[in-house]
Amino acid sequence: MDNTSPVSLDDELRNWPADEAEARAVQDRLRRHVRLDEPGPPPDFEGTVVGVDVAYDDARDVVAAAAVALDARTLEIVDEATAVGRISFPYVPGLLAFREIPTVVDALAKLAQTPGLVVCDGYGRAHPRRFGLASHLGVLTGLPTIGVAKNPFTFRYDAPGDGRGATAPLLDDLDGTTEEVGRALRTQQGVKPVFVSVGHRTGLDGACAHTLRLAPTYRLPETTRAADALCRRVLAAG
DNA sequence: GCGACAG
DNA sequence: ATCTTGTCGC
Repeated sequence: MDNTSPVSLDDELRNWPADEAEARAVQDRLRRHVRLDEPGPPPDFEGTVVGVDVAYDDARDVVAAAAVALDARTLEIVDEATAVGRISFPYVPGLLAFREIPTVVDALAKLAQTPGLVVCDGYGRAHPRRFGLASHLGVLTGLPTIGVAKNPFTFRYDAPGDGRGATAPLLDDLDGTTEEVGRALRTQQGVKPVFVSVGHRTGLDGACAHTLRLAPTYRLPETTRAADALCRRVLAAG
């Protein structure tokens, strides 16, 4: 069997796991399709960087997703799309993707232009099974993805330097080996770092460079800030 | 067994 | 994620 055969987005969405054991099996099956040998788009490429995020209303069982496209060079918003759906999975640490991806995919599909890079709110390779939300979304869509998280999850790190741009490796032990699964990146001086990891078809250096460029003023990338604001607005309205 | 745990 | 006011500071 060809372990790099293309993954069918429709098939994966149709066969969404019903419980935790199935979900972990999906991660173990799809993990091999992640491409770690591409650097990803250069820092000032011509195209769009798209931020995706979701907001929940557990009482109504509703999830709202937003995809906001920024010009990679100017960081101006050039396109926005949203989607609303039913919550397809409970929140389980390590299985976040199963809760967010179906609605995020719907929102992404409504964008006028194919994203050059997708920035996810969460992790990619920094994951207990090396297949976080950003990796999963990348494999399903084929798009270059990175993950930028607000919390270190279960990973170890030493505080990066105090200045903007300072980094420190995010470490995890698996099978008796310590691996740099991502980086703590200080996007603003004196402010808690964000936690960057590669998703699909990107490299860690580029992922950090993009994240820093996308966060000229605030701790979080403008992509994440814009997507977060939009999906909250949608949830509040509908 | 207990605690920790992306969003 | 979400529940939530005022408040300290640039």
